[in-house]
Amino acid sequence: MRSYDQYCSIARALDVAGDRWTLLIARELLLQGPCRFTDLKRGLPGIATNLLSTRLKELESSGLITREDAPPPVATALYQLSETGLALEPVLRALGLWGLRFMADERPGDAFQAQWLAYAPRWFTTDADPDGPPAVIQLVASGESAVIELRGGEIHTRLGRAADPDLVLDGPPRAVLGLLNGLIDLESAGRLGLTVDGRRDLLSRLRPVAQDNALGQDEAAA
Amino acid sequence: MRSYDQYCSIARALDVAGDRWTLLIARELLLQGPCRFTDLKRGLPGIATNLLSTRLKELESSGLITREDAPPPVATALYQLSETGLALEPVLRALGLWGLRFMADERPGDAFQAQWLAYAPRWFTTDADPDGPPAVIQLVASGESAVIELRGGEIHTRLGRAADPDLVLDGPPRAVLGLLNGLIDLESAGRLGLTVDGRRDLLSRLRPVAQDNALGQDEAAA
DNA sequence: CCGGATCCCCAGGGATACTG
DNA sequence: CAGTATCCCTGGGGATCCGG
Repeated sequence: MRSYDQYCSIARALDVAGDRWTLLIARELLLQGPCRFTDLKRGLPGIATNLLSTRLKELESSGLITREDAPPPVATALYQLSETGLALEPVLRALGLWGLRFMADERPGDAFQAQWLAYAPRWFTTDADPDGPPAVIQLVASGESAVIELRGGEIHTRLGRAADPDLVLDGPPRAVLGLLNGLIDLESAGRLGLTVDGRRDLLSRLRPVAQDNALGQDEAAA
Repeated sequence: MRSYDQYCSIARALDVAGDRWTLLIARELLLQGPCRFTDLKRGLPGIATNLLSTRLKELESSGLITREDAPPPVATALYQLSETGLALEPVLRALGLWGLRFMADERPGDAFQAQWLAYAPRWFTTDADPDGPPAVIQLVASGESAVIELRGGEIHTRLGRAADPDLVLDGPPRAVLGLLNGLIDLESAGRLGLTVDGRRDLLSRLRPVAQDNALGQDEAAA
């Protein structure tokens, strides 16, 4: 990306990470850990291979990722975030929190993946009853599945299926994530095709983080 | 910007705000408040007028800013952030914090403005002695000046000059901001041309916020 | 099949001139 | 002052091709 040529840390951040696809590559590496080229390609539906290749080189040369040749059994290059790249997590979280407000509109063609199902509750909800008993919630959306584990006041998520979940939410992504993120209520989610199976009371434990000014304490003085 | 077509809040955020210049327009409106076209142009050195015009229309139509015809005395349109636009503040803060690490390299051609001098200490430093007496620090860099006011554990900044500052920092932007942000120490800042006048002890009250990941070693690879 | 490289085409961005 | 209009060029999208 052409530099903005401004001595401002926001502008310099965008000089490095403002290119198209760059932050999404960081998202995938952050959510998935070290990835092969093909893993990244799969996690970034719509990216052209040449562009992914270009970006990876740029990211490596600007120090956000490292490329290493994996040990013999794999025999393929692995890309992973450097310290600098990992430090983008707060940026991705802030961006993702802000972007929640746009998750309500339907866009039929959108791709969807399990890791995007998993990060949302981990980053954008808290356990309203941190001293409550451990619980397991199974999420299923568009064939992708993830598991939320409530334990010790912390929210963990992982991909895949749980053996014996306390609660199962199944439906289109908009219904599942819309409900979890507080964009829609249970009734609306039902109308969008959500099925809820098990201990519904657990839903009240997942509290969406305040969206107004979750990170910033702005006076709203304007 | 062409949509990423991914049902992920980060991708949707970038669909709306990921275009070139968009976040910098938000930065200016956030730092300066309501702006006329020319104010924005001045705050965004390097932007082409057609592009600014295009972006403003896009931002208005996506609900991030509002355009209103100012009252008679001014007789010109004012652009300002909507609630949605204001909510970008945490994103800009996170981005700016991350971008600090790139402020050390010199780039002689970079533009510089007073409002970028002001936001850095406000966002990225804390008062290490919150119960200490009020103090006023004058910053001057590249002809741009801003004032830091320490009071009640809070850090306020404003543009311009203070009548009787307790401390004056003057030098190239890289020296002033590098010192404040903890990128360089006082001695290095002096070598870069910083002059310090007044109560140097106040410097220890300005504590750069923790850069959670990787403030440590620059790889210095480049 | 994986990990890209090459090619072509078009949309988006940059610079500047011009107008209400 | 507040934009439009124009021209040019780069960068991104899409498909295909190639070496391992």
